[in-house]
Amino acid sequence: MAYWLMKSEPDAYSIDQFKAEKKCLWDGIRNYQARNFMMKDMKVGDEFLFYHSNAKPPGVVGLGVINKPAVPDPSQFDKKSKYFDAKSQKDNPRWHCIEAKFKKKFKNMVSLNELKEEKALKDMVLLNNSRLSIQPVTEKEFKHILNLLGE
DNA sequence: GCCAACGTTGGC
DNA sequence: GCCAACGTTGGC
Repeated sequence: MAYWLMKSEPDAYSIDQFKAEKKCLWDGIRNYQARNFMMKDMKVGDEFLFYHSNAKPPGVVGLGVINKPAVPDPSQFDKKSKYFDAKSQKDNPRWHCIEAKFKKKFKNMVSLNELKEEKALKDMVLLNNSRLSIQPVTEKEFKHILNLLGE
């Protein structure tokens, strides 16, 4: 089983919306590295840290589970969507996304600043390539963060 | 709102 | 295939 970190801006899609909906399609990803993780590497049952980016403060706010393998992202064919991609063809879709299931909202989040203070987390992708919106997390890192939270 | 870091596009 | 120009992400 693998672990992941997935970012969302709370203004666009927050942990509270995720909690209310229980499930969501992780659409709108337009970065090949992030897409490839969803298409090729994620397995149903993998867990992920739900991260609020562009938030005050940014940080890890909850947990989700991969619920279904990647399917073509419907928003790429939707002309009204801001994620519409004119270069993507129906018979050869460019963008794929997984379905996620809500698992938990933490009572207390862990802020980015708190993560930066942890020596054990210094190699986390989050702290070294801050732009990647979907990233792998090692089991050690994942458990370390849950420990910080007392979860 | 600024800007550093990085990804993508497109001319050559 | 290089690289300049441009767009986006995301912390501050």
